[in-house]
Amino acid sequence: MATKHLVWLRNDLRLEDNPALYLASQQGDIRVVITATPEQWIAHNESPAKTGLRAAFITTLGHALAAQGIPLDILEVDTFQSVAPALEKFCLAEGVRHIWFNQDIPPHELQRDNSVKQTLQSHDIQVNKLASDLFVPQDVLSQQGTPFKVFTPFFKRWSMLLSSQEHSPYPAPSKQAEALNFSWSPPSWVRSAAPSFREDLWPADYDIIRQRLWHFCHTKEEHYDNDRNYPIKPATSTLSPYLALGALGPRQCLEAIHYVCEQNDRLWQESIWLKELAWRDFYRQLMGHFSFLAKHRPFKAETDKIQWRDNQAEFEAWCEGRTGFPIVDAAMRQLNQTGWMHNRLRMISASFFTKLLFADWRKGEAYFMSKLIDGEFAANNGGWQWSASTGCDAAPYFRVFNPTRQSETYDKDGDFIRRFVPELEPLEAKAIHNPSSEQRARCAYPEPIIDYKPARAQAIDAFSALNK
DNA sequence: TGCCAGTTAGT
DNA sequence: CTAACTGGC
Repeated sequence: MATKHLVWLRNDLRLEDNPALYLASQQGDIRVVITATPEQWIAHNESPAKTGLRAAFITTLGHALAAQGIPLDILEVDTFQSVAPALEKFCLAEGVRHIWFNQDIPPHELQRDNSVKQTLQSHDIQVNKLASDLFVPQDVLSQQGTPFKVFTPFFKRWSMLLSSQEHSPYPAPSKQAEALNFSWSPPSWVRSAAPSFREDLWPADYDIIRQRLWHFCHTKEEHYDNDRNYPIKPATSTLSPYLALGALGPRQCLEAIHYVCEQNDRLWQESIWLKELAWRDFYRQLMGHFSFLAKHRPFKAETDKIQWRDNQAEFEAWCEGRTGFPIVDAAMRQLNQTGWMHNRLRMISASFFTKLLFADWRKGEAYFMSKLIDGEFAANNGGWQWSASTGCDAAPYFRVFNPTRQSETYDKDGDFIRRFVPELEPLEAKAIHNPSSEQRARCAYPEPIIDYKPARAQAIDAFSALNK
């Protein structure tokens, strides 16, 4: 007999804390489908590292589902446009009567889902769209019923709502039949992404994710407020790639925060790591309310009048980590080599790009996206617009990071620089943040590509001219 | 989730 | 001379 309930997974490649998967499994036997859209991912500038991790999780997920007796099918298509017809064909061939999936926010994803909904409903297939995030954008609104544009009031409301609701993770679906075999021979998009994906750093393994989450919450979460700013310290959760693909769910994170805060007699609402989850939601709700953000437009329209300098040679030096500013180069090399960059460094690198190179933030945003294993459109766009002072609740335009000062403050001993800019290894801490010309020559390290002081002044002038 | 120049007070 | 503090960008 055909399985009538189909669960369609997208950016929620997990068994636990998955409303669509769990609720469907309560209705009867299920099967699961994933639609692979490699051309769409390329069009969205998804990094090969993220695509590689995605592929690895498809395999992991397939085995985990098979162990529960749940079959997984992977429909290979090209773009989002081909998804509705592919699912239509599949559902009709397999006698599917109900489809279940979790809501996505960005406009293209929404379009895809609406088209699937329409197509399947025309065959009387019941469409169940669930919310798998903590909130949908319409949940967290100001007293006036309008979206928050400033983080702090958003956070107050967000955590207040969290306090008044139950947020336990949904359990994984229970075993529905004898274990199945799962095998999937990697198509070409998987093979081409594989070389850029550091599986040693980002294993596609649900047990390791759980260990990372609980180890982080038990040993580091309490010190996160102080330690997270120092890129040399292993102080951050390193869970972002898993959150981006939905291999880890937000309720699983909340559960761990609740538990350790209770153990330590701390209020979970005061967890600083919790705030990071809120930042992620903040940017996602902005994207949901202001879809023009997905069209390369700044939140503050007037900032589109700025004439960015956009020097190609400077752009390439930044991408390749040879700007002559050691902390910036270390940051960019970390990104290029590992697919990930520490958040303090993302701010330093983006501030350098937008304010000192005075390059169009959209080019930097795109480059980050093309390399980040944890790249998410909303958070990446939000972060870049924050740095460029074009976003809502962005850094004020006169806030320009001095890369050398930041380096001295957050990489005092220069150990992070030495790790990723090995040619500077011989230099003492005192010299490494801004080596002399002789030292640069001796280490075969480039001179700074820009002069900090005038570059800073020019950026501030260009922004202040907007207000006149 | 700044930086800097100018000022003052303490050595 | 340095640390601490301030206002303005």
